[in-house]
Amino acid sequence: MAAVAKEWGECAHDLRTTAVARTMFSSGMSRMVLIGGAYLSMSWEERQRGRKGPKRVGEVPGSTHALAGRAAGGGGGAATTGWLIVRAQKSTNQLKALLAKLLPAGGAAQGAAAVEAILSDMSEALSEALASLQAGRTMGGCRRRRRRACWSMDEVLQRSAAAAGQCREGVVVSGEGIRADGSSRRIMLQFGDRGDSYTWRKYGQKDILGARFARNYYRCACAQRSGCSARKHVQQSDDDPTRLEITYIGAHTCDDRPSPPATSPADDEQRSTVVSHLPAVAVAAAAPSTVRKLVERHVPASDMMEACTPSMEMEASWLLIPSPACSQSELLSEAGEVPELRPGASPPAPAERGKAWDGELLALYDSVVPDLVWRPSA
DNA sequence: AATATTTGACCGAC
DNA sequence: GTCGGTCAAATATT
Repeated sequence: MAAVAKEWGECAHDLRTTAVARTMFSSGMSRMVLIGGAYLSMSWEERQRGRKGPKRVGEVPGSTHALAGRAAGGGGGAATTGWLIVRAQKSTNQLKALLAKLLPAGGAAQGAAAVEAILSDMSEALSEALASLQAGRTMGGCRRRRRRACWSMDEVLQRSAAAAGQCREGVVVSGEGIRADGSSRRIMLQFGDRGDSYTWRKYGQKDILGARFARNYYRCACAQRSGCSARKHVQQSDDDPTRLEITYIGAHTCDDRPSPPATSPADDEQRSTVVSHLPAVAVAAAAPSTVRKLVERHVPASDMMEACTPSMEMEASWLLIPSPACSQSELLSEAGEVPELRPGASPPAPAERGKAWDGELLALYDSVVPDLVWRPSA
């Protein structure tokens, strides 16, 4: 641990270095460490250019160690994939260094060269995989200066969920709506559609007992004007912060969007809960403006302004927006508004919904949404 | 200045 | 008394 700080020399610059120094991210050219409760990031390139200390890109709020948890194997989706790639890169480099020491310099030169070639290939492939993954996350950077210097990982995650409440561009969200009489209905929104074009306004936030993240409360923006009673609750999943649970309550009675038409008052108080988990690359394609706004809002722009190299830009996006799950969906109450996944097919039995439903989606949207889970409302 | 968000207070259900 | 949901004043953002 201390070696990490030592290796980086100036990493302790301007910070109270403690025994707690943990490598959070390392990709050859750049590295992130956790020292004294602060997430520090710096690239070799920057160091070459004479930068003295690392950039402080986040901090640990109180006892929260969100990223540490993720690094230890928690989390899921694209963020975890990225971390696993980084880990594999690191292991490859370590193996490389180890073999360089173990293999005799002269005698087995040919074998050493072969091993070296294989390892280099592995390393290169991992770098490309990571770059490809990160490219989908690079949605902003180099933006104007922000007022706040640091955001904790939990804050970023929480605000991602909050921002999702306002996300308008469509993504694939699917599930089954639950009617007041207990019957259910399958709903689906297409990736690339505009989803619901309603505008939502946040009216509250509440810490929920036993939940790591607060629940955000939204109502239709035209509620005051038209009396529309539609609401939705957005909450990040404890198990996977990149996953959002969105509960829709009531139906729109406003005509703020052209279609589908407003539902009947009898549909009020319907509830449906969908759980979405979207890879950053899909979200980037689906909601570039929203995500960019999110990045602008949360990435410490003082850092972004002074470190605009591609590597740092990607790293900042990667580190601060682990997977900006951003989704929008609604319970559509009119039959025929959306196509059935399989016309005529009956919905899976409750016990089978989890597996069967996922399978269906994966079959249809494998290249777009790798993970989508339905969960009935409480 | 207008609009949106935040957050402590309040309320009803349990 | 506790908890989730909502209100509304304060604050932040555009």
